[in-house]
Amino acid sequence: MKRVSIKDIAQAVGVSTALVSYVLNNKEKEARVGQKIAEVIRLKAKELGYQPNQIAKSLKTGRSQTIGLIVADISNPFFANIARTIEDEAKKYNYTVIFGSSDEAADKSQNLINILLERQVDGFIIAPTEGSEEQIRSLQEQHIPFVLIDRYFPEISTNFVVTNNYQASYHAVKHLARSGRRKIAMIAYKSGLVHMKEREKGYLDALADSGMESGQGLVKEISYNFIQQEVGEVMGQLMKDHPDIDAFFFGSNALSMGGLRFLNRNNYRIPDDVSVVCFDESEAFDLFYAPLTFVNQPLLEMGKEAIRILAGQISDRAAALEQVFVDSALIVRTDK
Amino acid sequence: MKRVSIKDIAQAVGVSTALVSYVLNNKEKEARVGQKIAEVIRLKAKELGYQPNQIAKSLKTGRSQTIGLIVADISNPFFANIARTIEDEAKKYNYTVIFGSSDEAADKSQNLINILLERQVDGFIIAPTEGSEEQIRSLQEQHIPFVLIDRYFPEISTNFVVTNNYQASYHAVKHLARSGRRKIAMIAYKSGLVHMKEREKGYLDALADSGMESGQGLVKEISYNFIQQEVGEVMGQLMKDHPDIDAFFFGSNALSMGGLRFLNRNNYRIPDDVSVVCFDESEAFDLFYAPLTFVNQPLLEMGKEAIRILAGQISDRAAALEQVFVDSALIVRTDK
DNA sequence: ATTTGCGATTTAAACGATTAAGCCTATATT
DNA sequence: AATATAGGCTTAATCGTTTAAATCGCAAAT
Repeated sequence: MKRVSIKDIAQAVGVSTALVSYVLNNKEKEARVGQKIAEVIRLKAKELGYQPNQIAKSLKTGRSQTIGLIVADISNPFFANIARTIEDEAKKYNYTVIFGSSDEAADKSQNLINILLERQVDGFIIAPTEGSEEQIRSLQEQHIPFVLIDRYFPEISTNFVVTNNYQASYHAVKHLARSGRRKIAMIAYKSGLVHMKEREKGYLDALADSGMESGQGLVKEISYNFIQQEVGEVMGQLMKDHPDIDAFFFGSNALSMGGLRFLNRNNYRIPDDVSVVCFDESEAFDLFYAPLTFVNQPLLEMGKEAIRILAGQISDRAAALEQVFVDSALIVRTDK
Repeated sequence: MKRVSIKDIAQAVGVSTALVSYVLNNKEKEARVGQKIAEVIRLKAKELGYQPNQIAKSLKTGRSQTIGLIVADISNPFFANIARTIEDEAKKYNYTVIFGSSDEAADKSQNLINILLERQVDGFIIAPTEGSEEQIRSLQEQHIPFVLIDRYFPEISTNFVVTNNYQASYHAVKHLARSGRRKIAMIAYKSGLVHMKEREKGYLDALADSGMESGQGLVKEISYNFIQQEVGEVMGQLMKDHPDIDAFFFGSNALSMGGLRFLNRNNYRIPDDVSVVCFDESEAFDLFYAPLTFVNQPLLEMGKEAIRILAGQISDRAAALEQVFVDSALIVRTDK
């Protein structure tokens, strides 16, 4: 029950494998293949149910038509949605995607990169973890095409597609200020990565520009691995130290979930006791008793851009770097 | 800047590629390779930063160490979570996973299968769509290892890992009955697939066993592609026709989300106006004002089993079929 | 009549590995 | 001394493709 190869077709038709290859790759013109024999070959291929062996093809051509997608966690809705857009876009360019979750750990990320390199992926789309700078540099040195997504390293010039974290945060917090909040806390997660730093900076600057006291003591950072536990403790402490906090800005979807859960459990009413703005969307917001304002990231656009840039780099390694900042919109929800 | 191959190592050390291959694959014993030269080879490989070319390896061995995962939609939290467990489990068996979303469409599913076959995946894990029976049969005829997940076809004997849909539904609805609900409606989605049929059957039987009138008129089916629109219309109509409905049983996570949104929008209070039980979990439930009872599917176990079975089939194509029903538990939430 | 050119096809090397089989040499066995 | 055995290594075929180069008629041009 061997699969049928180009050789089988060649034998069945009585020609060389070269001819079959030319025809099946639509290179008849360039290779000057006869019209009638081309038809015969095509027919026979269909008849035998030929399916090209992409592995053999890859070995010969040096292109696997595969891209590696490395995210923090595919089960996180943000990344799952990104993955979906990337899947769809990749298909348009005839790429297939292999994914892996790094859990924000540099060693896992390195491990994934290695595995994917061994599989000869043509390029990567990576949401880089903290401490993965060297991995990224190494990809560059090896001239492996890649596009960073969601985060990037300012000190390394690479392709990337990220949201305008600073502005988005700034506007989000400004919105809270404008609606009369005077003591706004932020829950971020502990990370040296710019995306989080920028969100914090946007928050701080918005406070300053709104004539509020510095938010330094009001930004709390949570460890990625213990979000659900820590967020409660941290917010509890915050509220104890600053009973006059009247708003929270959550820096990611997971933080929002944890934070809102805490507020529910402790019977803080939104927006009467505290207002809330979340960075990133969640379908859970729809079920919340209060309308929630959030920063909406254009996932589809991010996926599209990432693939477009990556495809460009793959087909032309000398292509210019592209650094795309997409605009996230603040979706203001006040009434039902 | 070519990548280094086994040939480069062989040349650098001054031996044949065969020797290098034996050493790097830890076949020194069987191949009686000398101790010292083995060390030299290993060192040189490290020094040159050798990374095996899995593509070449695959071509020769006929094993790609890759599995194809086909789900309805990777952005759906249920499948995203499944994907994560499968990723982790697959890694333990040294497999890498390529995924694709079928959108419950048989043609897309077929297309994905073809693409993955061309890529020589060693096996599949598939959440089959309605109407994909022939595709599944065809895989069988080609002796391609696969495991169905979440759904299966009773008339085709295949490996599968599914939850005990009937029982889970039955218990869920029984629970509603026991807590005093007398008119329970179910929102399902339109599908000939057994998983949904079984959920409906469990619902109907639970009603009958609880001495309620037949639920026939109270099961409504929604098209997969228009869940969010239709669910509102359908539930609105239901409530109009049967103002005495006092509970809803939602057949999937997407249906639950849509349904709860509808109830919120129309100011039905839970559980005072109507009670609700959802099939499948959602992190959104945590933010809902009322505690929600739901059917919890053991995703980790499902992923583990699927990979275990698949790996078994790959290494021994004559392995016996395995049909696993995992137990979903009803998580009853009454108080905060 | 010879060359040129062109269309149609084949040849064969290559991609990077794996692996059965063969070839030495040196030591052990009889 | 002759033979067997084992250890250490190489040879070469192979996996299924792609593709540059070679080949081969045959008609047109000189």
